[in-house]
Amino acid sequence: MSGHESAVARMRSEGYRMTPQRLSVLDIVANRPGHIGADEVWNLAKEQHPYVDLATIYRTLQLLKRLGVVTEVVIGNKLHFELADHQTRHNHMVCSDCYSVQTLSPAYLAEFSQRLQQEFGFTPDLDNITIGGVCSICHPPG
Amino acid sequence: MSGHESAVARMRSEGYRMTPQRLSVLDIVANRPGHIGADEVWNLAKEQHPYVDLATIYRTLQLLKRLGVVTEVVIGNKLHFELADHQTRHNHMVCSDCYSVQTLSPAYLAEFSQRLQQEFGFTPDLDNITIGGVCSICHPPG
DNA sequence: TTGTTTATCGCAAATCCATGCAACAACGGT
DNA sequence: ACCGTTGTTGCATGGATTTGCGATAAACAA
Repeated sequence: MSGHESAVARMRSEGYRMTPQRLSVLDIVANRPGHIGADEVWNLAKEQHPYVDLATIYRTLQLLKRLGVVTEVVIGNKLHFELADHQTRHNHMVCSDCYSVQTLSPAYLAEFSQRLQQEFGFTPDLDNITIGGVCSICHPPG
Repeated sequence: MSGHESAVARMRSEGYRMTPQRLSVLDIVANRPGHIGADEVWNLAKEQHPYVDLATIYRTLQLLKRLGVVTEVVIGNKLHFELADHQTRHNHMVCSDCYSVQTLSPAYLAEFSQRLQQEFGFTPDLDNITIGGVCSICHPPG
């Protein structure tokens, strides 16, 4: 239902142990429409497992990121995460003034990514790239 | 000599006070061939001004970054800085496995940047973008 | 079900960076 | 050279994230 059963199966088959803490974090991120901060994940996780530690939340989120299950969005000085759904894959543009977030089709980065791969053998981590800058409201053309 | 006199003059004319601490940080970054970490800047700055605080180093580096005098490079979980020389402007590709750093001509990002500006009115901070990913050695094509 | 292995957890401490505030000092005016 | 304004600093503290380590509990075989 939540669309992350395959991720669980894959993790299990790769030798990772599916602990209640990990399942909880995955559920929380998967059921959140947009992105969610680590602290917020922690607060929600504690409702199910009162003793989970913040370090576990961070470690789990980093693991899920490495596995491509979630993507990371850098907002100000904090990290947010969201389910990496191939159907709705997108990047983020974050304004350094007002911290507003706009989504961006990965098509905009596709060619760039291919050139790095072909010319340098460098495989950029497209999914987790956050584009910083100034939005149109904070930086009018005038 | 060090190629940053114009930055000092500009900062002064914009109302910023050129304190010995700021001049020291600027000198250190300007005289370092590559990029340098904040802690390393601190150690070198203390040789000239034993009482400088790390917070001052961080604040100064952020100021210089905002002014476009230095650019930021994200290496692992640490920030590095280098003089923003228009002649040798470049971006960085950092391997998340071995933390090696390759430089990249900004030409690779120019078109991408223009599209974000034109289609979304979003002005990306090109200069300070670090491209994360896996280098050719850590991720062979085979 | 029980035991064994070892990945993972909780806890504490550490790291890196940011921020609030009173004392201080750079810079322009006199 | 002195003064006053106000941007900056040092210090202490706080926030976000990471890491070391002994205890715990998934996973799997018997």
